[in-house]
Amino acid sequence: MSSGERVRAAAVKLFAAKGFHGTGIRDLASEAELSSASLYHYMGTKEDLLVEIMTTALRRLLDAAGKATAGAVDPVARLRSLVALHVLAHAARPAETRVVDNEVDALSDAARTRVVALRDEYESLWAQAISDGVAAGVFQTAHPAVTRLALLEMCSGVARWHSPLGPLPLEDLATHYAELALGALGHPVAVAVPDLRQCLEVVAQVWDMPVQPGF
Amino acid sequence: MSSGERVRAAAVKLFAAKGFHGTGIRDLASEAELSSASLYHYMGTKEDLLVEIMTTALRRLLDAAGKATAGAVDPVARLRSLVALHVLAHAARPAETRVVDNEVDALSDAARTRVVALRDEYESLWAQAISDGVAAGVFQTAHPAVTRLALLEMCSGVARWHSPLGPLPLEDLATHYAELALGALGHPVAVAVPDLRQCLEVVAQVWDMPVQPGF
Amino acid sequence: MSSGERVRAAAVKLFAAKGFHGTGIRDLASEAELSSASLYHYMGTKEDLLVEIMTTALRRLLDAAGKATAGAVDPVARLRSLVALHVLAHAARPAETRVVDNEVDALSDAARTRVVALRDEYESLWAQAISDGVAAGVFQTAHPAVTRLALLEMCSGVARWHSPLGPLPLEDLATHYAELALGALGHPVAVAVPDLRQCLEVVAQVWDMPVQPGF
Amino acid sequence: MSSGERVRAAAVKLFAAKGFHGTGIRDLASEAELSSASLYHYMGTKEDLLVEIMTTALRRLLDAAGKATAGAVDPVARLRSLVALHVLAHAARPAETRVVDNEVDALSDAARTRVVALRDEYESLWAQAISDGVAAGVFQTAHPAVTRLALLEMCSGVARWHSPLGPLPLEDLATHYAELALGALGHPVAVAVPDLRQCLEVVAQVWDMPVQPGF
DNA sequence: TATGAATGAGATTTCATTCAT
DNA sequence: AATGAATGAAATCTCATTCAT
Repeated sequence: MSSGERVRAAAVKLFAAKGFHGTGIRDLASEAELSSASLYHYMGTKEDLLVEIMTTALRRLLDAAGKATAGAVDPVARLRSLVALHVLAHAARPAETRVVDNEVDALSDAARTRVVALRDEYESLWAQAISDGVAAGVFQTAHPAVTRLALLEMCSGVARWHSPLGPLPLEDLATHYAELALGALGHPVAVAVPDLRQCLEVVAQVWDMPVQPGF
Repeated sequence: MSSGERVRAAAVKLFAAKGFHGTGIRDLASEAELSSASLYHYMGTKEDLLVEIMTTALRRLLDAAGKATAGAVDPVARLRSLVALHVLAHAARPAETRVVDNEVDALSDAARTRVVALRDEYESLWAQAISDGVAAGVFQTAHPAVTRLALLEMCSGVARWHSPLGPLPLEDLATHYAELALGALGHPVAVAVPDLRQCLEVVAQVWDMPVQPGF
Repeated sequence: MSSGERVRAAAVKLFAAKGFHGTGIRDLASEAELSSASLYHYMGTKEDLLVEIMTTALRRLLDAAGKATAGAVDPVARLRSLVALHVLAHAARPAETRVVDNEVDALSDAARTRVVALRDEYESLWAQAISDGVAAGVFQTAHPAVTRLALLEMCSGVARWHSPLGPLPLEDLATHYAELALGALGHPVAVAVPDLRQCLEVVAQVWDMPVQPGF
Repeated sequence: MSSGERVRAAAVKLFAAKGFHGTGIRDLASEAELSSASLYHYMGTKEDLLVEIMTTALRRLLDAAGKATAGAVDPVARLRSLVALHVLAHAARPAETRVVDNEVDALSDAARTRVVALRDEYESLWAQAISDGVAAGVFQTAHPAVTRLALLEMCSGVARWHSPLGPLPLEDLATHYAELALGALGHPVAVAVPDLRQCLEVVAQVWDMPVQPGF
């Protein structure tokens, strides 16, 4: 791993573990095994580093969601894919996703505007799937916008507690969350999740991870 | 509001908005309209303030949950109460609850141990309600522990997005979340939520808030 | 001398001796006999300190020039007063005036605009005296604007080399410069400088200095 | 222009514009369109660069003054040449001359000693011309040393305000300053400045500039 | 000739905290 | 109860410089 990569990896790890404001430049330097002056060969300001991490993660999420739902007409299938993707991403990349979810307040106004725009673009895919399902009569929910936020928070929460050492394989985790979400939407439990394999592949591809049994 | 109360209120507000590490002692002082030296008449260290806020909020949550579920045998009713209570608390007191949910990492080891113990005690009430419901055959879930975490994250998320200015009255919000949770647990939608009034009263009492129409 | 005054005095001394960029915050602190953190009780940023020093000095110069020339009709008398005042100020307060003359480039754009406006206001008094003298036929100069700049630079230069330990009393210095200036303007040497005493008093008053024999 | 020349030119420009301490090695590098490491192929330390610039400029001034006054007996002619030369050099090479005039304080003790010695040698030519003129009765001045410093500051000031875009041709500027100086020295205005052409040529030769109409 | 990588020292400024009044 | 004064430690970031390539 090059020095530049080590800097970025250190930032992802530490911002996730201790927060942006809780992570000092010296923490980053020692984690990256560099002097603090040397960090600045590979980054702009500390905030630039944060912005880069957040926008990259959000773009990947968007990219993955686009790939997984492209061409799908069935709202149930789309929502199931979105949930599975989101859960897989948060379980497989908890650090990046925690940074995205927790550090928006640490951004300057200008950067926050850009990041929130990306996040809104991503969430609109969820909103569309839900409203399509409601329109098609396959989802029952009195307050679709509230439900969307509730499901997103539920799925994002995975990054806060999931451990790769836990007993549950990622496939089962994703399947379980898809069932929880469909249950919350008043939809009879899906008997099959035929697109889960595809979701795994999309996540692996977008995040540069090897596709391995059990991930 | 006394100076001491202003200090505490400032801390709750700013820790929620900018995080513990993102909030300086001078920020607290100006928000409390006091000099930074004067703060120290009303607090110990900055961390003491955080610990006090977190333990108070968790004790209130525990207290409320105890009151609302005391004597209830039906696991469905208990879970519904827990969800309603949790959502009401997070919607009505977003600042305190965000601090509890976000700032655990900022605690020293000793303090974190105590706070996490409280949180675990609270979560065990959820675990018990779910496992009782599964045992009683009224809940269907393949992974009760995962489901518990998923529902908790879903409900806690309310504090991250809910605005008191939004169109949805708190009663409806709580009801909606109870339905989402029961749906996720595979339970037919409850036709009545007869204990919601009680939940509102418990929350209002525990958090010293007036019970008013629409809260 | 209070701490705040010591900070300002340290800045004047060091900015004059080593330049703004050549003076570190630690230099200021040790000169003011304070820790570098304590400096910040008495100042904003280092640049704020510079701006305050420059604007104060320029306002005093303007104030003094206004007082010394108020009501004077004769352009020769006015110019003589301006020269004497300028020279006295630069000889008696070399540090402040050197900062004004040398550190304009160190200012940010916003601050420079304000400072230059003050300087221009001051210089316009010189321009007026010269053009009035030319119009009245008592001054001969082919390029009044160039002459003004030449005389100003000549007089400001005093702060760069004059030592209070030198043999020449300030009165004589001022008189000599007035003669140089009038000579350069093609005016027969003035036999009397009846307003010099007044100039001394104005300078002493505006700069809070005791009026003493030989200054 | 070779890289080495670009480095030197960058230093002259930036030291003049922002001061030695206000100019960073990175500023030099980007102005010279080189990496900061590459600078060190063409220079020693940053201070070496400053010393080289200052001594070169002073030697050129000395050289030019020597050439222009060599063999001249008339003190009036000598002083007129010195003034013209000085003004021409400061107007035509404002950057180099500003560095010489402003950055003496930035030098280390050893280097300052050498530079000041050169400056003193140069100024002694002025001192000699003035004292010769006083002895010959063609100059009237009560304090020759003060007058010398006053005239030098007046003439050096040109580099601080003169713009090549201004309306006044360099010849006229130099002539005007010569008249100012002679006026200040109590000498009747010279009707002719027959050596101005020679001064221009000397300056052009010493500073490697094309002699062009209007310079 | 040219530079990317690297750094110890130092820049300015803020940190949480104490204490005499 | 309240604060101005004060500070050691630490914050983020830049400095001039070196060196292997």
